Amino acid sequence: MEPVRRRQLIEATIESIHQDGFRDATVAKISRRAGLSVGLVNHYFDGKSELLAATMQSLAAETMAGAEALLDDASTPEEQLIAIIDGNFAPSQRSPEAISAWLSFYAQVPGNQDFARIQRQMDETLLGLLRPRLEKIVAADKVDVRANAIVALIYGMWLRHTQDPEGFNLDVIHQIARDHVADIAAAG
Amino acid sequence: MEPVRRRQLIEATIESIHQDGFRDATVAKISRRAGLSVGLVNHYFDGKSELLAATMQSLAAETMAGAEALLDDASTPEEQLIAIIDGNFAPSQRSPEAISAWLSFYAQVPGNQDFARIQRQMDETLLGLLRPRLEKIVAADKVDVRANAIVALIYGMWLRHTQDPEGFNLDVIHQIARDHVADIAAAG
Amino acid sequence: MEPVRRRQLIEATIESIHQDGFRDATVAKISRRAGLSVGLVNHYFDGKSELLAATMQSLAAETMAGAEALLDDASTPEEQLIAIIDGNFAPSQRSPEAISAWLSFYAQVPGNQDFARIQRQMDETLLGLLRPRLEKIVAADKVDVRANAIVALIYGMWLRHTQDPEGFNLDVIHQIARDHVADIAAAG
Amino acid sequence: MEPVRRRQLIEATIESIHQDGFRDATVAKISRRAGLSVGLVNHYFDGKSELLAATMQSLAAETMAGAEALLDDASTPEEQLIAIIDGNFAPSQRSPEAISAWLSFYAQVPGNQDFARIQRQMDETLLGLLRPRLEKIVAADKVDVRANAIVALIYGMWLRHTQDPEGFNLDVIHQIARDHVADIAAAG
DNA sequence: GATGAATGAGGGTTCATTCAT
DNA sequence: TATGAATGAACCCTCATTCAT
Repeated sequence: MEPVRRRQLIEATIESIHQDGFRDATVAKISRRAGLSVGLVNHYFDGKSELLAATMQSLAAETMAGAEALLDDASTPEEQLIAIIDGNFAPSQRSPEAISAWLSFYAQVPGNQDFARIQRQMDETLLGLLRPRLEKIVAADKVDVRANAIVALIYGMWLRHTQDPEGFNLDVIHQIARDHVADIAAAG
Repeated sequence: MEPVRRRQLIEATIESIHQDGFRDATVAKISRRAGLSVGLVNHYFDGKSELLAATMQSLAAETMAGAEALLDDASTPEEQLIAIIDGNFAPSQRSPEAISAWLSFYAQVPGNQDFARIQRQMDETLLGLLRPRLEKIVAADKVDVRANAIVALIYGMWLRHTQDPEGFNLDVIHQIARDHVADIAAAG
Repeated sequence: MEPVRRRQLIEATIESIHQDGFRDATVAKISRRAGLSVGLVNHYFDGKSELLAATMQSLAAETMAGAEALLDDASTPEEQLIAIIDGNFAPSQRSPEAISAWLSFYAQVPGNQDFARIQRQMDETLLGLLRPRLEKIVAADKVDVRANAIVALIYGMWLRHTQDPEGFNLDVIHQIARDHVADIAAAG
Repeated sequence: MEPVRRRQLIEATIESIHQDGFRDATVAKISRRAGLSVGLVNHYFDGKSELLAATMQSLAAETMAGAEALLDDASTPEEQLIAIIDGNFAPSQRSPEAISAWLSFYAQVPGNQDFARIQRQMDETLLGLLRPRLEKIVAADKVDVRANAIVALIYGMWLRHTQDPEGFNLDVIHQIARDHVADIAAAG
């Protein structure tokens, strides 16, 4: 029962944060949305804090899954880099709700050790995916700064996509990704 | 008296958000930090919400001032673009507190009309600064997507800079900005 | 099965009150300590209140057993009175846990009819043990007040013993008991 | 304003504990009884725990005041000892509510450092009042045990008085006190 | 203009109790 | 007989807001 309930509550948390904002995502709203009672939250998650941390962890895992999912179809380093970027926005893996919730967590990072740790993990995982591909198309001493730039670009596109999902849509994102990778490859 | 008090409270709000986080920036803490009584907040700002909106507005204005400030010393379009990016992180205009606070506001955007409006204004202003310079170095049909990419890159670097001010410092930011602009110019 | 389960739960309740205090002796903790499920508490004891009442009743019975246990070895009225007092603290009958738990119940007496009734029973039983022996060594019109004084002394020593088991130990208690009985006998 | 409010809330706490018991003396009930809002409790007392500690402290101070109050009219050591005992029950100083509340605190002592400290203070103060008088009427090596016995007797009479204010009334208490002191003096 | 004492709705959390299994 | 997942009322506490001074 436990895995099911935990998943239910995490899903409800993501939706609630997207809908009401981080501040107004109360335990009562989350549990009601999950169709469960408030008591269950503390039964399965040792408090709201742990539920939030578990939710962020889950989002991180999903993001990484999304980033890796498109790698199989890509053969050249350039295509792989584009796939990693696109994967961060793949609808199958990353719903707009998820991205929106993620940003809320990001804003709490400075004052929350748990969130900061999870975020660092995700940064590292993403950098770890990017570096091997960059090594094949840019100079060795450029790999790090290029990787960091791509991570920043991804995060920035999350922000823009969250705020304006229509205007800053997946097409725009894909085009920016393609251009950016092409530029990098050209510069070497 | 009014402009002075409003400024005092806005400054205190920025510091408080940076120090305690958005959630824990209470009216009591903010007014104490400003050296004023809690009653004053509601006297000069129709409630906490308006104080927060005014604070975000102020941050937006400062950011734009920072982005424009370095333009004077730059002559070529490339240098101007780099200056605009760097300006978003210029310590004289954008304190770490300000960037940190800004992010907190950004996280509230999806569920807050006031914040969303201010954010859109800032996006437009930033795009308005970038487009004229891009028109001189890239193809006409590429201007928009390039501008949007730069905005995303700036926001993403805010995120990274907030989370890791030491590792992702102003030097890294400047290098990424230079590389990115050089790439764009080369691609045309 | 019933008597076994009830005894298990009563023992666990006493230990839990001693360990965690009356307030924090929750049904969950008690049942876990007893190695049983929470549902059993309500199965065998119509709710927590009844479990507590049964526990207090059990403590009262044990105390009386302790007070009587030492009577066999005592021959003179004085020795018997001392034995009754000592019996209230005899480790074999009255564990420190039991005394500690008893006090917690006593504190609830003013607002709890069930507890008050059990307490009155114990007072009467104790007085009933003391009076026959006092009749042999003090004037008839003094028996009652002397008996009440001894009961008060016993209860007071419980308090002191609970708070400071090291300093106010069984030796001190025995000495006070001996002196007190000797005084009474001397006064006549 | 602060001293007034604190006193109001302490009085209401004593009444509430007497009326509803320690467990059911909620912040809501206490503040309602005091004619104040719940927020005020946390404004003036940094939480319920501190309110309870302050209440116990207040009760301790009153008890000591009561014990000393009757000393002025007593001249001989015997009379002074009786006055000290009686003072613990003087209606002007120690209401039945106060004694009842005190017992509730006593029951919490084993699991509460703050309460334990206050209780130890009171024990010491009481012993400090008793010893000088006992030194004049009993052998030097008997002073300590006699003092401890009287303290236990007082506490025990509190218990009995709380449970049965009618039967175990001030007259009975006074008679027990007189007898006990007379016995001690006679034994020397 | 300025204060801060006072309010009370709403937050997270605990826990006795129920009930389907 | 026995379980423990599930419930929700009630707890303590926080904090934006009001208002008499």
